[in-house]
Amino acid sequence: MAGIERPGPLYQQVADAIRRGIASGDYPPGSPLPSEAQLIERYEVSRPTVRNAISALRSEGLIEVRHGKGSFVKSVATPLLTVERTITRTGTAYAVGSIPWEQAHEPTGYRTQTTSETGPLLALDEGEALFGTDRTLIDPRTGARALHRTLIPFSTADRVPALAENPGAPIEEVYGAMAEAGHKLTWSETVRARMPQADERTALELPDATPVIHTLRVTQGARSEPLILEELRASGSQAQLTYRITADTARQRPTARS
Amino acid sequence: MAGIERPGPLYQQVADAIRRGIASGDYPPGSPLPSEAQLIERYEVSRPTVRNAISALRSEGLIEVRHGKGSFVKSVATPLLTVERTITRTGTAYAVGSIPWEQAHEPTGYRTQTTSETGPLLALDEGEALFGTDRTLIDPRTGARALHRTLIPFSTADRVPALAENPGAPIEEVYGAMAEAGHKLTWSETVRARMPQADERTALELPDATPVIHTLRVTQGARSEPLILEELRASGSQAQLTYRITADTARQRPTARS
DNA sequence: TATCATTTGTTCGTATGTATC
DNA sequence: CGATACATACGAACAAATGAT
Repeated sequence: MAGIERPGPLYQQVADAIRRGIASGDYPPGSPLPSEAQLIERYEVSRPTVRNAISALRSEGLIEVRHGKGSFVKSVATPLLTVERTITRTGTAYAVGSIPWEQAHEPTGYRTQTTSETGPLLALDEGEALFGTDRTLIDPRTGARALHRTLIPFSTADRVPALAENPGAPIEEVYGAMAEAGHKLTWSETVRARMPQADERTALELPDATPVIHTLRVTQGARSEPLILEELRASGSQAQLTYRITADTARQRPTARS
Repeated sequence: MAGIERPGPLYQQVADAIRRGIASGDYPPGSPLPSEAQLIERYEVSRPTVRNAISALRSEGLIEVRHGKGSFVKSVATPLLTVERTITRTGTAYAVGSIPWEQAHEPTGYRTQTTSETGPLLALDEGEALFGTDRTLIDPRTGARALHRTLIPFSTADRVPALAENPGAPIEEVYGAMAEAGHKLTWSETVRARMPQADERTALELPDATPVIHTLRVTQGARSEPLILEELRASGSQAQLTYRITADTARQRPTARS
């Protein structure tokens, strides 16, 4: 029926036809695709071919398949949650972003050690002792989830009594405690994207073909020495991060030549 | 041979066995997995089952499959390219990041219009005229690619003659031209992650199961009015972005201008 | 250069299990 | 319960890419 005679694998031709149907609005967001049996009839191909085509669309994040129900076009205009990665200060009181997250449950505190990844960021050897606190955050409006982790080295807590007492305090209070202990704080943050691990997929309730956006934030003292490390993981399709950038005046001699 | 009798689908049991082999170091990064024929023999399952297992590992980003050659464990310690999203200023001269990108080819200039996505970011209606410039950037050390786009509204170029003359200039020069025209610049940037479109997959030379990290940077004038828009897209597995954050003292109340 | 064995890719067929309504 | 829909699993054949002969 539909003109499927162009080159390329059969299943890609079927996938192309469905892609066009989605793009043209024949299958609007949220609507079901024809069932496998119907696609077999319509394009006169076998079941494996149809399933291969569906599998391709799935891994592109175009559709979502629900066992026993059918395949559905994903809504492109996903309501995005914007996470402000800015920090404001009033005296020694800090405020982080502007989203009032809810906590899925009480934060989990534990003791752990630096790894090959976290060690260098904290300028510590591997195997140094850390306080860890994990939180599952939920945005009340969209239901979007995020995983937040705070890692506080013992060496940092030693110099800030309030931290040693309560390393699992909300992060604003952690910043405040460090500021009151005389630290002048700056932060540096790295962002990357990757496919989720199995446990992240369940914890963040991620659908198929959705990447995780993963940030590591290092809190630094006056001499740029790392004090604590935070980790935030969220659904790349649901959440976006925002940063404010101001031009640093280059008083140190510029190393870049162009 | 390997104890495969636990519950769950057969192909997942095979995938689990291979996952364990990767985790335990039996299959170190870069090394080939057994061929499909060998996996069929070892686990005594059919070819579709083996292929299903491999497909699962593939979509998790654990392995990479090359036609005619075999399946290979992806190197976990991918050499990451760090893209500094900071800006430094010396007088009216700006420097962006610290990576000396190479250009794959001459930048492509064109005229276009605001869309439903770019319009709001530039505080313009849909359909306003823009200068566009596209670049394909290549990091000479890692070969990692990135796509950069600059969008300059006519209304901005009108007030900065240097921009109207050469809207495709390097972005540092664009900043400099705006500064010399009397604008005091700040930037705000949003980051998100998603699966690539087919054209992005080829342009960025992305392997399977690698997300795209996508940033939108708005250059703002003294009254926070948007002046130009930049877009950067890069491989989420190869590239990571870094930001520096300093605490804003909260004397101004946050402008809810959205 | 051409051929061949190996390995993955595509496509058909068929049967049964499991989730949803 | 039954009808529909997707998930899993087996078997078989040929195509296409790769590397070595």
